[in-house]
Amino acid sequence: MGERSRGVTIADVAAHAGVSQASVSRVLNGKQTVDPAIVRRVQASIAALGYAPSAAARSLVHGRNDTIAMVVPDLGNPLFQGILQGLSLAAAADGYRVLVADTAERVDEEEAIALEARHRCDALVLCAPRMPEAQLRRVVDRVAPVVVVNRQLPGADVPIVGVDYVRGIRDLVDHLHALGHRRLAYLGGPTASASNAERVRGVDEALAAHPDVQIEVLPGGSRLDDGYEAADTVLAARERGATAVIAYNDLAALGLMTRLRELGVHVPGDLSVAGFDDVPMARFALPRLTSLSVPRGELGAQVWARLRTLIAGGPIEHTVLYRPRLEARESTAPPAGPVVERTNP
Amino acid sequence: MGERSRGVTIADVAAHAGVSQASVSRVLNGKQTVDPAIVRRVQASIAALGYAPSAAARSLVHGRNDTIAMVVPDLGNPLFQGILQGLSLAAAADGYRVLVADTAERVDEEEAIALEARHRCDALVLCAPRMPEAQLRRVVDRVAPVVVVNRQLPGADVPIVGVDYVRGIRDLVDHLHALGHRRLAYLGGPTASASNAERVRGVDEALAAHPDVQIEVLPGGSRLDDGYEAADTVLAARERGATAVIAYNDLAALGLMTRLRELGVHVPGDLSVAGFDDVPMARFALPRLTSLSVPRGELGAQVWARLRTLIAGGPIEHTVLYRPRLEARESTAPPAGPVVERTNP
DNA sequence: GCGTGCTGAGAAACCGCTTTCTCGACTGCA
DNA sequence: TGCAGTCGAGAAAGCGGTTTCTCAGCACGC
Repeated sequence: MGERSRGVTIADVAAHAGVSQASVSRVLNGKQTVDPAIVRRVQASIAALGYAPSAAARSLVHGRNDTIAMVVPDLGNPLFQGILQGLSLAAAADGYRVLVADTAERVDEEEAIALEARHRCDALVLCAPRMPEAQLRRVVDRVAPVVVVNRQLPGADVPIVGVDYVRGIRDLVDHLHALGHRRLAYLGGPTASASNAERVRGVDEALAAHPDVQIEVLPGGSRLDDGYEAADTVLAARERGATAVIAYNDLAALGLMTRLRELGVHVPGDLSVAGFDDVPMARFALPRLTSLSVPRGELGAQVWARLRTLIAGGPIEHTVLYRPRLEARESTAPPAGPVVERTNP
Repeated sequence: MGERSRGVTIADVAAHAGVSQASVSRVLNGKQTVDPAIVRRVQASIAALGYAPSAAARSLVHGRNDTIAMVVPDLGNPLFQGILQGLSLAAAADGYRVLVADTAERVDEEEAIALEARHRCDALVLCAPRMPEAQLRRVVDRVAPVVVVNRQLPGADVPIVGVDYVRGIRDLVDHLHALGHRRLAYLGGPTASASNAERVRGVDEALAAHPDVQIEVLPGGSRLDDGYEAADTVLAARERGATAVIAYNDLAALGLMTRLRELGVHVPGDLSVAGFDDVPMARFALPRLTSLSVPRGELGAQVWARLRTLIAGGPIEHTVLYRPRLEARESTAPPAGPVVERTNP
């Protein structure tokens, strides 16, 4: 690996300074008292020789390499990008670096990639929204210490950090309900995705909480194009009475809004639209997109906090779910036409 | 580090199989002929014991760890995200993993971070748009093998992969000129950024190529907010006669367009706007944003190709600059008012 | 029948560092 | 002055593999 002056070893330094390797090591790690004169000589030799200790040798003897791996299905996803950034910054503060392992959505290789990545690192962060639960449980057992992102694994011995999608959707439905909407559409994400399933659960719970509300679930997707192309589907739902749409995420919502505008459908006049994630662009869309804000960087930092505890031999900390914060903006408004209810008639 | 069954070593396998460590190693690496019976016994023992060789020990003896590091100023930047993804996928195909080191724009720590990252890995990818050239040259010397992204270092012994910003800007100016624009504004990016400097050079060259064109350089930025907040500045330039704006990147352009629409300034009717990078959102903005497409993933793959050659002891390959592809969309159109020139009157 | 040349497996050295072990020297107290 | 107790530095034993070196065993040839 990487010493710029490959070949300069601790033995060279020891020889140059006229002391033993052990003393050089002691000076380097400063965990034992060493004669100040020796310290000076060693430091001088280190500087003179341009010595830098081998990370590999250190890893071997310590049994760790101060590196963790993050397994993601798609680095192009803003959520994972944000988590990675937060994780990377938080871990760096403790001297840890992050290795990325992009599985490129190949669910069948996810396990092997996770195992391999874990094998190079001290711990793992697993983002595997599509992996079957049974498999995930098995993998989690084998790669500990590990933190799982955005999955539910009741009873499993693993810390989980995630977003409370259920709650987010419920809050959003509450918001739309308060605005007067009674017929909604949920434009779903990838069907195999656990976080989409959570959102659907949110839809179900919202339905239970609002007997006067109907929510139609539509096939959608997670990218801009998916939203764009789902416009027809959405408009069909509108024909059936829907006055507001909740998209799987902001990307889909933004794509949808673009197409709607092209088609002359006014948002929120003709249809309210809301997203999820609160990507930076949401604030800059026209109309500004109502969304659920997710603290991506904070999520990453929280993942690191959990992992650090685990690495240090600490307990498996409790699952933490971030409740998305509703950012009500211009893309959602009371439905046009006769308002169903009014507090003060 | 990470064997799931920590403690199982090659010695255990050897003992279990009743052979020497050397034989186990041979079976593992398959680079020498071994008695088939021994091979079977060893493989059985490996399976039985759940043995996995220690990556650290391998690293120590081989002097490499099949990991490269990518140093970036800000993981939030779409360009670096794209490069990272492309790099990560390409490197993975050769069994290499990528470590990320986000310097969080702290230019003064960039060097130390690069050195430290290099020290853990076999090679480095350096994205340091703000680092002073002299320092960059020094760093590059010390961390080889390394590939530099988006910088010019004439005479330096280092492969460079980047975007031809000069050419991109020239092409864009050509496009605007052909549309009839004669007074333009360039809404700049971070002043210390090398890629901004390149764009400015593009502006200069374009001026030289089009004596009838004037381009005003405005202070801007690289994020959505920067563009949004620069609207007044841009409109002032418009008062002075500018009919088109080139933003540092798409984010700034999108932010600007949002604000312009709020202010009732029509794009491209009142003002043409163009960006750089062709982020996915560009196609979904209204109007669709004219931009210069940069193959981010391809850039990452190309970086890996260069690095792989270097790691294998190959030559320092030539600098490769990707010429951005002009994606002329709706946000740029002929200027309103009397057209200055016309081919056929 | 015995020397020569291979083949293949085990013994041991080595990668570069940390850490224990050992021992000499020095301090303090009787 | 002598002996137990400390302290600090060097020697050496790992950490877990790979690779060289060595040598036993065997086929072949004269």
